[in-house]
Amino acid sequence: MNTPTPMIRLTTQRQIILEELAKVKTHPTASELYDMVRQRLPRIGLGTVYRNLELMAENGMILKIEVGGTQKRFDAFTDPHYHIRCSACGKVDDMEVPVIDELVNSAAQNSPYQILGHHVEFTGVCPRCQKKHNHAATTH
Amino acid sequence: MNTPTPMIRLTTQRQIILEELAKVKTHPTASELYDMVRQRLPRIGLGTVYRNLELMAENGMILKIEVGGTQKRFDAFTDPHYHIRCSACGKVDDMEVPVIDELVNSAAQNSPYQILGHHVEFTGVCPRCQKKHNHAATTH
DNA sequence: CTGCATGCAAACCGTTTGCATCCCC
DNA sequence: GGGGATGCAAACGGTTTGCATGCAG
Repeated sequence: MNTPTPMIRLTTQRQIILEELAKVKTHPTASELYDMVRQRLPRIGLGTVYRNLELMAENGMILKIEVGGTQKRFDAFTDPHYHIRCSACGKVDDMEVPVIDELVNSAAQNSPYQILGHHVEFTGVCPRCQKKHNHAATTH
Repeated sequence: MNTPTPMIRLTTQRQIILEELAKVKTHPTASELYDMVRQRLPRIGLGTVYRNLELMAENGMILKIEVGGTQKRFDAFTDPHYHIRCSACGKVDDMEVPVIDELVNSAAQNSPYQILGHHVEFTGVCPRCQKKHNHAATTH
């Protein structure tokens, strides 16, 4: 009924953005990605990166993660999954928790909205920041 | 063990911000709230609103909703609950779905993070925008 | 009287956009 | 040759911050 993926031309820039994004598991922000891509395409513009990330997200080629924090993040791993963000350093990791269809079903029944999707974001402290914090606590 | 609520002084500005926020169920943004508060405190500064919202969120007096979309939204109803955002108009509503503790438990066991909390954000189309869209679809 | 809180305005940061040029079909 | 894609830079919108003043304790 609806066509989720209109299909877009794969320009050099798009290809390289995609490749660089796929290389990492860190859910980079647009400007982090910009830095990565610039090592291979020094003249690429930041606007191009933004435009193409947006486009590729619309086409389901990548995932746009709009979670807490100020910046959007992107993920080349498009299977549905959840995320966790470190409240101390802002790092975002994948969350190894089964996606719960029950949530969506329950939502669909209890809401007048037409449900399109859902996302779960956990917040917590990453191992690295836990260490820092413990150290600080026992030190002061 | 940890003190979640340091406690802050309740100035006139803070009180009125809190009251105005409690009045509505719309999860207003900072500047929407600014407009509301300004009707009672015409000389209040936007910075004051931001500063105090941030402060009150830290103290658990209100809920800061950092979901998709660009702006943060705030909620005087602090009991844990989920939200749904209309992908067409950006409106945010409470979601009448039971909070799933199982999610947090499962997360705690499968992640090296120290889990602090979680939030579920559904996306969908609100009834109002559904109407608009249907109308547009049958019209064009 | 002392310090936190405020109003105001400027700065900031991430993102978007207008436009001239470029390149692919 | 034409239309979309790009690079560049300026604009934008939301948020934060520096600073002088005000006010409560």
